Order: sequence, then C-alpha cells, then structure tokens
Amino acid sequence: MRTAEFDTEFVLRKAMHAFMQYGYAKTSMQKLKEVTHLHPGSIYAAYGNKKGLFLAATEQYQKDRNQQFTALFNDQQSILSTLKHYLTVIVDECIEGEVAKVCLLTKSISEVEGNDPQICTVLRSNLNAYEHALAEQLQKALDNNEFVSSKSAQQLARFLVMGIYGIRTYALTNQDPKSLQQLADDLFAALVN
Amino acid sequence: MRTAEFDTEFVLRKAMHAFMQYGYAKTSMQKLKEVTHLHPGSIYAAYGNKKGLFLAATEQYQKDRNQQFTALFNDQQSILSTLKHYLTVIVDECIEGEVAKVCLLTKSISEVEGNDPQICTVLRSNLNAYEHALAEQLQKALDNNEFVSSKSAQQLARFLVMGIYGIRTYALTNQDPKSLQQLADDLFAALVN
DNA sequence: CCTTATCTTGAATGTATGTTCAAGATAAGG
DNA sequence: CCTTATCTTGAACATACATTCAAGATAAGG
Repeated sequence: MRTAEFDTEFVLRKAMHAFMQYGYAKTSMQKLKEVTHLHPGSIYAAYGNKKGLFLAATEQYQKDRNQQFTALFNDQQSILSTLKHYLTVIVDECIEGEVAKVCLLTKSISEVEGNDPQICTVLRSNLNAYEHALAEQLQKALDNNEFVSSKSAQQLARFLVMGIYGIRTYALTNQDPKSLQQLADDLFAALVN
Repeated sequence: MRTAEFDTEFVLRKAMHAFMQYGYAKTSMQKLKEVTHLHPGSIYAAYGNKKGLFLAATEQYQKDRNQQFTALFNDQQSILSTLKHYLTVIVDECIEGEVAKVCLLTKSISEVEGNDPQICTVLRSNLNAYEHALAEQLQKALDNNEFVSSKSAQQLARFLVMGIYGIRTYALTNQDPKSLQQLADDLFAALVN
C-alpha cells in the first residue's frame, strides 16, 4: 500500500558509474549508498544484495549502449561510414576522462573471470549480443555491396570486436588521441580490405 | 647476522599467480600468506605491504615474459614466422584453463586505472616496453625485407599489441579455439598486407 | 479518517580486511 | 661457543566490509 520512491534509472546509472570507476570488488556498499542516495535497507529490499544491484546496473548499461548503437546505425548514412564514425566515438570515449572511459562489461568480466560464474555468464551473453549486432550491420553492408570481403560477416564482426576491445585496452597504456585514432583507422582499413 | 630463508622467485611467482587469478583487490593477504607460505611479518619485512608485494610480483612477471619473448625471437627462424608462432602461443595461453590465461599487466591496469596512479605508472611502462620490443622485431623484419608495408614499425607494433590485447579480452567471451586462432591469423594477415 | 501493507531509516552485527609488534628462533662474526 | 643482528612466528589490532532488522514514516484502500 505504498509505492517505491526512488528513481530506478537514476539509481542504476549512478551505481553503474561507480562500478565503472572503482571496479566490482572495490565499489563498497558505502560508496553505492552515497552515490544512489539510498539506505542499505532500500538497496537490499530492491536488489537483494550487491551482486543484484550490479547485475541490474549492467542491464541498464546494456540498454543505454543499445540505444546509442541503434541511434547511430539507424540514420540514413551508409553502414560503413556509420561504422567509421562509431569507431571515432569509441576513441573519444577512451580519451575524455569522464564517464564511459571504459566498457563496464569487459572491465567487469576481466575482473571476475574464473571467480564468479554467474556474473560472467551474464556479461558474456551481453558481449555476444554486441558482437551479433555488429555482425548484422556488416551483413547488411555486404548485402548492399558497400564492400566485398573474402570473410563472412560473422568473421568480420569477430575481428571488429577484437579491435574495439584492443583499442580500449590500449588506451589504458597510451592516451595520445592521434595514436588511438590511427588504430581505429587501421582497424577499419583491415576490415574492409 | 642472519639471511632470509624463503626463495624469492618461488614467493613472487606464487603471489603473481594469485593476483592473476583473483585480481589485485580480491587477493587478500590471507591468500597471499597461504600461497607464499610466508607469515605476515615476513611479507611486510620484505615488501613493505600488499602493494609492494604486487609490484615485486609484477617485476617477476615481466622478467619471465621477457625471457619467453627473447627465447622465441632469438632462434634462427625468420621474424615473421616467429611472430606467427608467437600469436599461436598467446592463443593457446588464452585457452588452457591454467596459469597465464590472462596478462597480469593488462588485467591489473584495467582494474586499478583511475584509482592507483603509482601502480598504473609501473604497469604502463612495462606495457610500453612490450610494445617497443615488438616494434624492434618488426623493424628488423622490415630491414630484412621479410615484408613491405606503408606503415612504420612503430605503427605496426601498436596495431599488433592492440590485436593481442583484443584477442585476450575476446577470449573471455568466447573460448572456442578455432575462433581465437582465426583472429590471430586475421591479425597477422592485416599486419603484413 | 482510520487501517494496513509497504517503504524508509540508520544503528547494529559479525566477519574479513591490511597491518603491526613483541617474543622466540637462528645463522654469522669474533 | 657465545654474542648479536636479523629473521620468523602468530597473536592482536583497528578498520572496513556486506548485510540484517526492528522501529518509524507514509501512501493507498475501504
């Protein structure tokens, strides 16, 4: 006979950013309490425990990413030019010291791999969906004769996500925008040649 | 008037493997105590604190990796064929569920980036040295006319490490050996074309 | 407007954490 | 072989952690 008061999206985005910044283990309930403006009781009532909140935040992250992805690839440009632009967006994300500097999914799976199968399964399936979405776009581009390739859309998508993961990791070692953009360009060239 | 008793390399390799498995934050002193067979007093006397032990373990890791790298690239094969073999070694490492499944340097920098500048600086410099070592080999290959490229050895090396980081991350989402080997082949092809 | 189901609050709990330290053990120097 | 410097041992410490729960607050149903 009473409805919850807090804004779910606000809470999940705040939690999501905390997990992106500090990692899963180092994001304490104390910190989550602060950033979400929720008391422990409310968090545990709504999400069960820290892992539950993390998984909910992951879901929100995936939703937000999907929306960004769909918005980019649903405009009327050619798929290849959109893809080139998409890579530039990723490079920019890697540079600006703010949010989205890292991918929550890859960062988290790297952290918990081998230690939390439940979280890993969820993250893996999200990342596989991402790869599949890229494969779909590449298949469309092939169907439209935007480019020709000896490889399948699936193989191309795999190479592309590998490159994206690689750029994001490389950005941790070298923040030079020119180097990162060059990597993106080389990756794109390797894909369409 | 008394010499330390424990075997430094044994201790550092055990610590190194623990950090690789559990990550920096989740590797407790309790765990480190167990795997190194050292009592807290000894650890703190020898390495100061957990971070000191981690940095020493990192140094050991880099030494071991350097030795593997040098052994591979100092045989009498062509550099390109050695590189191709090296990529296969990395793919194998990603598959077998044992040690070396992940790179301690990239896993750790991904975890602590933005939160521990001291550790980041050390890891970054190690990873930069790795990139530089690959650039040297590629420069030699170019000098030997093993292949021709419109890109500099430095640019090629950057692309190569990006690919290696990417393969290692991709392996967290997909353990299929064929897919991983295909990525390595595609990466090699993109490099020399 | 009263009841009641549900949400919010925040103090309390037990455990695990990184670290310290004093007592005991032991190898090298004279 | 005794002295002394250094290492080893493991109990103790304070703090930080994830989680619980009972009391208080509040919105909806009758």
